[in-house]
Amino acid sequence: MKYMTKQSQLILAIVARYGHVTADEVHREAKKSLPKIAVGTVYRNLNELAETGIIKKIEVPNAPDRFDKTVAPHEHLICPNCGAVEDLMITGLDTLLQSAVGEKDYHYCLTVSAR
Amino acid sequence: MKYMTKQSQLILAIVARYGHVTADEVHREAKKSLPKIAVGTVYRNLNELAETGIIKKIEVPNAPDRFDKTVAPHEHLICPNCGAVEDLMITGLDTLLQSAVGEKDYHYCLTVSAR
DNA sequence: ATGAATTTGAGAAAAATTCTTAAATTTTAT
DNA sequence: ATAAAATTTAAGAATTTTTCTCAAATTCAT
Repeated sequence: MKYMTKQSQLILAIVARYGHVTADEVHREAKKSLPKIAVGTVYRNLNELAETGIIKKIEVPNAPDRFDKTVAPHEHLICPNCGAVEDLMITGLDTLLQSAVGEKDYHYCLTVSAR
Repeated sequence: MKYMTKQSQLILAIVARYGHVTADEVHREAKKSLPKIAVGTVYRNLNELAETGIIKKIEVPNAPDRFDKTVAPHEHLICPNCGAVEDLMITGLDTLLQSAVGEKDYHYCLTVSAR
């Protein structure tokens, strides 16, 4: 990503406004401003923004990925019925995983669902 | 699942023998014994066996689901390069999540990758 | 303003999984 | 043991989510 276009700016703005959005949701919202914007453009920009660390990619098991405006480490609580997503701060999780894995360089994905 | 057929028995045996297998791996292995077995049959049986609690479904982010012979609660350490899966016992995780979520009835999915 | 580099749109393609349906298999009741 | 009823299977179509391809358009640097 060498520069921001009106597409990437819009996509970033949408994630920043709503948070916890799927690529499809971003695409539908983006089309209101740029009716010809392509799905591929949305996916590419979301992933590039996530790689840059401007937004965060949330991997949701058995559901489309979501993209979050909050990049600081945190987990997500997902309602299995309506799909609503809520931030979850779990203090001590990192230390716990650290000692369990035994390595410094690890990555994890935790999602909790409750009704 | 009202009764076990030779297909479901074979599928269960394959999961029990290897563990951490994808539906595709089970299908390829099953075809050695039953060359005409269909992918749909493999998926349906794996999911039914998992619902019954005889095997366990492992949701892996950005990768096909896996099915495990170990049904007791445990996590998985996945190598991001070769994809190898290793069991991971994290004591205290349940208590930690319990208090973070605040509900008794929750479900979580945790996968750790490290190289 | 021009040329080189980058990004986009449109749609094809890929990957994983579910769904549909007629045929085959298994169980149950005779 | 046999026929009828219930369940499961095979085969492939369909769905969903995401990536890829590439010519055309846009953007940047000069």
